[in-house]
Amino acid sequence: MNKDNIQENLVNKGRELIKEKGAEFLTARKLSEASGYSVGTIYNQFGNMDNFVLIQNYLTLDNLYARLAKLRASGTAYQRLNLYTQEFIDFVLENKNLWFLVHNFHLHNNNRRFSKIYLRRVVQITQLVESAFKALFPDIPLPERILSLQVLWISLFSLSAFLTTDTLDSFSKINKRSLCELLLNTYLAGMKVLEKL
Amino acid sequence: MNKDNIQENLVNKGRELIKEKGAEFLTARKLSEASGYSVGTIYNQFGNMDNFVLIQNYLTLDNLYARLAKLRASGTAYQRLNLYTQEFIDFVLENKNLWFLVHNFHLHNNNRRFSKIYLRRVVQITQLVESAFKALFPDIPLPERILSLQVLWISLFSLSAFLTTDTLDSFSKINKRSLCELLLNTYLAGMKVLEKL
DNA sequence: AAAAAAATTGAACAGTGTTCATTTTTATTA
DNA sequence: TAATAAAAATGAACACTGTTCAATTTTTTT
Repeated sequence: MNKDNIQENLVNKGRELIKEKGAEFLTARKLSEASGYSVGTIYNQFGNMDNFVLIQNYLTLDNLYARLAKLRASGTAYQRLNLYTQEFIDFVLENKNLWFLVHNFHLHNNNRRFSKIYLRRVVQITQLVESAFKALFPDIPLPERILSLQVLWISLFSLSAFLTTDTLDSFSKINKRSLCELLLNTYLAGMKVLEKL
Repeated sequence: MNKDNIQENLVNKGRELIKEKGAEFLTARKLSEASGYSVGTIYNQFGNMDNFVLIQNYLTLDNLYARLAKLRASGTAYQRLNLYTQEFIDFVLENKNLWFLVHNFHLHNNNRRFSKIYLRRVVQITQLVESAFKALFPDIPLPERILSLQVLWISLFSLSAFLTTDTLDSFSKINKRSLCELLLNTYLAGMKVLEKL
């Protein structure tokens, strides 16, 4: 066990714990027991648990980007947007616990460093979608197109928080995939109309 | 100080604390100090802190419904949907800390009682919107109309979580009100198109 | 006024994040 | 290689969290 790999070992072990037991299970002591490193070592490596979660979250965003980027050259712009959405849903459903943590981290976090570290990853993903948007809505000027894109992306992103829990199950019988796809396609149809005006 | 009002006093005092200091500040001991009742009394009254938060949250949903219900008879169906949305945003921005708690409660909550208690309030609000939807999209059959309505309402609801924090500020310069209104109107435009197909 | 019932209390328990003097390990020097 | 210096790892201890429940206080009934 190479000593330089402490960070890596802790991150990997922590990721396992989150995936298997849920985000609530990730505490300094449980991570300590599971990894074999002392609580103090965790703090030497990460400063505090918020930073540890931060690392987990941008790893998650990196993984999501990698999945979406594979679809970069698939189909028409319209098909691609649907593929992106489906892949996004699949990713979230396959990684419920990790994605839950992405959404619910800001609870413990006081400072604002949060956004800065996430930003690059979120922007990367946005750029994938923008490329499809450009092809699909050539007549919408860039500033407005960016705006519409951000609204759609933020909507799907915030909606995805509810894909990780069964909170909505008693409210609507709608399938989670259909929910996102209906939002996407209705929104795109609306954009097509508003483009013509 | 009437003894029968312990619950009420605690709920009111707790609500003040949440509004002023934020949801994170609401702990059994802080509520105890602020209210003058002992920690044990809080537990006698509410069983646990989750139930206390539960009460706070359905009060918040009741308040929201009351605000929206006032607009029941205003303008055209289309105007009314925009009014509802604006009022919703106003309410959320005026009650950021309370609304934050509505969204982030499920963290501590293991059982599912949550959904049941909230459900009636959320359905009430949905019915307001459905009434406007019925007038606006007479040609969409009821089952599909309900579906579209739920998708829109869930989207705005989940989006509203980000109105209570500045998480999005570094991602998009878009005004929070514009964000919601653009989502609403693009979505409605899309529905109008899809209605004709 | 005495006895019974009910309500209130807060110290104590197990858990959380976090710190930091002490110990152990590693690297450097003689 | 042995002694010394530097670095890294440790876990008991602190302040906080939700929660419990025997002991106390208050209220009601007799």
